[in-house]
Amino acid sequence: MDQFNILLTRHQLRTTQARREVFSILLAAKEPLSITEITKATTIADRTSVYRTIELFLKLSIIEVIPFGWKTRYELSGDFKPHHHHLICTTCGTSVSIKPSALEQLVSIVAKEHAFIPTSHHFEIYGTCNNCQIKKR
Amino acid sequence: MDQFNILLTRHQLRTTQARREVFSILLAAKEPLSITEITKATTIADRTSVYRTIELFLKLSIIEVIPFGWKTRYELSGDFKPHHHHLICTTCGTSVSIKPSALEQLVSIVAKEHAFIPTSHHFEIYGTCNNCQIKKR
DNA sequence: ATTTTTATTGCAAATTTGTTGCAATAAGTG
DNA sequence: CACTTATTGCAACAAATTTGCAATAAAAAT
Repeated sequence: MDQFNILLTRHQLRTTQARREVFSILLAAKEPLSITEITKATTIADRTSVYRTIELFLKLSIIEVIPFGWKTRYELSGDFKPHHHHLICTTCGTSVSIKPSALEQLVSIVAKEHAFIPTSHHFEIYGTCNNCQIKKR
Repeated sequence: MDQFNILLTRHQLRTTQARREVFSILLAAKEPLSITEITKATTIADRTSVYRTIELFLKLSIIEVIPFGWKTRYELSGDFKPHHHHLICTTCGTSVSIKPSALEQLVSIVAKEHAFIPTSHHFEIYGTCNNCQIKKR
C-alpha cells in the first residue's frame, strides 16, 4: 500500500478512497476480477468511478488485463503481485496460479526471433481440475 | 467446409446461410475477429443471429475465444485451423501467428503436476512489433 | 415437386456494459 | 482553516448482449 501511495503521488495523483478500495480489493483477490465484481465489492456509489480507476491503474501498470474466460478481468501487475499464470477449470470456474520458469525463457526466444519487443504475456490453461474430475465419477 | 457440414448434421443442426457465412469469414480471417467485425463482413440482417451462431460454434468447439487485446475475439479452433498462438503489437494492433513446440510440452507437464486435464490453452505475447519500432525512431 | 415439420432467423424490446460532460465534492497544499 | 484543483457522482448517452415470439427457410416426408 505504501508503494501504491508513492506511485500515485509521484504522478501528482490523489490517494482517494475509491482508489484505495479498488487496490485493496485486487490485493485480496485470489482470482482476476471483472469490473462488475469490483464494483459490487466496493462502497463506491457509481460504476463510472470504477471504470476510471481501472483505466488509470492500467495506465500506471498497477494492474493487467487477464483473458480469464470470456469477460475482461483485471489483477495486480507483477510489481504488486508475483508474476504468474493460471490453470482455469471450465467446470467450476476456479483458478490456480502457476509460474513455470520455462515460459519466461520461451517468451524471450520467440520475441527475439521476430524482432519483437515484449512488454507482457499471458498464458492460461483451460480444462478440468482434479476436484471436478472426482465429482463426475 | 465438408467437415463443417458433417459436424452440424451429426448434431441435427441445419447448415444455414448465416452459419456458412460466419464460418467462411473466420476461415479467411488472418486475425481473431470480434462479433462486430464478423457482423459487418456478413450479409446477415441482424446481429442477433451472429451472437447465436458464435454461441453455437463455441459449444461445438468450432471456434475459440481469443484474449486479443481488450475485446473478445473469436477464431477457428485447432480442428479447423492449425493450432497456434499470437504476437500482438499494442501499437498498431496487428498480430503474428507463432507455434512454439516447447509450449505444448510445457502444458502437459504443468497439467500433470496439478492432476489437471487440459482441454485448451492460450499464449499471447504483447509488445511492439518491428515495424512500429522503426517508425518510432 | 409440393407439402409438412421444426430449427433458425428477424424483429422488438429490455438489460447490461461502457462512455462523456459538467457541476458538486473532497484530497492535498499553504 | 481556507484554497486550489483533481476526482467523484449524476445524468444522459452509446454500444454490446440477451430474450420471447412470430415469420421464415432448411430438411424430411409425401
